[in-house]
Amino acid sequence: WVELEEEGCGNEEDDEAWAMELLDVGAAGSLQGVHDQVLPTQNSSTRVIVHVDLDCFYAQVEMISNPELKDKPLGVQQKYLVVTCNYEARKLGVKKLMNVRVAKEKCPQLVLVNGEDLTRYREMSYKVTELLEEFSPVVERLGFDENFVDLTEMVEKRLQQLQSDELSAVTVSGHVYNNQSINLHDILHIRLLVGSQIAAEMREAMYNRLGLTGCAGVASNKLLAKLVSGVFKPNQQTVLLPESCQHLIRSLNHIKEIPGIGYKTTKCLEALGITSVHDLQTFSSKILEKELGILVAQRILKLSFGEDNSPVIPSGPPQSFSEEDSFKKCSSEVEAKKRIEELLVSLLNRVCRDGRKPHTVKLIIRRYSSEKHYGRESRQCPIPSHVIQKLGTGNYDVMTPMVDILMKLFRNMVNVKMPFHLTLLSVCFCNLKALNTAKKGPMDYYLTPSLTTASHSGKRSFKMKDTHMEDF
DNA sequence: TGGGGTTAT
DNA sequence: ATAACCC
Repeated sequence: WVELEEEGCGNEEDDEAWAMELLDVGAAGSLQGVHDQVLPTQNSSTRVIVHVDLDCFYAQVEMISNPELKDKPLGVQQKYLVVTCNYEARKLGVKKLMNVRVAKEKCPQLVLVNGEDLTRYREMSYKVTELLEEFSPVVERLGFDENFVDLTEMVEKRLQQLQSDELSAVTVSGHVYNNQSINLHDILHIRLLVGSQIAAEMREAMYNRLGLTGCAGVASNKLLAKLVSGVFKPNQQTVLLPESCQHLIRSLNHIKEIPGIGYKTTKCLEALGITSVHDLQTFSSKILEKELGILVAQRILKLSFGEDNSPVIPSGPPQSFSEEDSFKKCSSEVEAKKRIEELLVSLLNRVCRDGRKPHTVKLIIRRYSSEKHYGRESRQCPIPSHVIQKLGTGNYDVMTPMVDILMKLFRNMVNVKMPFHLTLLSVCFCNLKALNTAKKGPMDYYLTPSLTTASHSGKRSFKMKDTHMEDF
C-alpha cells in the first residue's frame, strides 16, 4: 500500500482502480510473481470482508479472570467512569461511559472492577488478532476489540474445492440482513454465504480457545461489514447481501453513526442542515467539497451510499506504545516527575517485551482549562542511541537518562516558574525499529528510511523536526 | 468522559 | 506538533 501511495498517478479514480488491480494480483498469488504476469484477476472488485466485534470486551476479560463475576452486573471503571459493562448490567440500565455515581444510583448492586491498567485487555486483544490471522493474514485492528479480515481469497479457495453440484447446497451461517432471500444462482450471494461460514468458524475458535464471545458482520466492504455486525447484538452474526445495502445505510438515524464521520465533520454537516443519511446522499457535492475539502467530501459522500473501497490493511505489530494517567490536579514539577516515572516503568517493560526499539519519545500533557475540547500539547525528541542500546538489555538504569529527557521536554512545554495546572500526563514511545539500524558506516545514509524516502518521494519526509536536546 | 490507538496535514 | 478519526 505504501507503494501505491507513492507511485499512484495522482488522479483519485485512476489510483483506486489501479490499487484494486494491484491488490488483486497480490491476493491471487505470490507477491514475487507480480513482475512475471500482471493480469487482472476475475472478480476484480468484489471482496468478502468480515468485521469481528467482541461483546463488552473489558467486562468479558474480567469475568474470565474472576468467574464469580459472571452472573452479576459488572462494570469496568476508569477514574469516575464506567467505561463498559456486561449485559447483566445493561439490562439494569447501566450504559457505556456512564458516571459511576449515576450508574450506582441506577443499579446499586453493580459490581465495579478497576480497568485503568490495560495490560490484560491488550494481551487478550492481540490473542484475538493472532487467532484471526490464522484464517487469513490480512487482519486490521480497530481499537482493542474489533478486527477486519479480508476473506476474499479464502472464499475463492473454498469455492474451488466445491463441485458444481455442491454450489446449490451452500448455506448461510447466522442471520441474513433484512431477511433477504438468498439466490444460490448468484455468485455474489454464494461468496458471502461462504464468508458467513468462515465468520462462524472464527467465532467458534474465539470461544473454544479464548473463551470470548462476539459479533461478526460479513459484507463486500469494511463500512458495510462493520455496520451489519451490530445488527444482532450479543454473540450473533449477520451477512449483508448486496440488494439490501441501501436499506442498511438508510436504517441509520443520523450521519454521525457512519464510521468515518466524526465529531468535527458532524458539526460541520449539521451547520449545512445535513442530519440524515439521505440528506447527505442528495447534497450538492460541490458545496460539500468547498466546506470540507475535496478529499473528505468525496470520501464521506461515498460512505453515505455504502461505498468504501479502503483496503483491509494488516495492522502488524503496534506503531507506538503509550501510557497515560489523568487526575484532578498536578501543579508541581516534583509531582509531575513522579507521575512520569510511573508511566515510564510500565512503558519500559512493554517495550522490553516487544523486542523492537523505539527511536522517539514523546510527552503529552493536558492543561486544566475552562472549556477547551481537545487541549493536548506534546513535545517529542529522538532517543539518544546509547540509551536505545540499553533499552531491552535488562539494564534498568535506562530510567535515569529517560527521565532526564522527559523532564526537559516537560520544561519545554510548561513554564515551571509560573503556576500551572495539569490534568493529564502521557508518555509515548514511537518510531519503532526492528533492530539497531543505527550502525555506523557509509551505507547508513541510504538505509535510513526518513532520508531515503524523503529524498525522492516527499510523502514520508518529516515536515516538523523533533526537538533536539541541544536546543535547550 | 478514559486509556488507549491510527493516519493526514 | 497538531488535528482528525477509531475503539
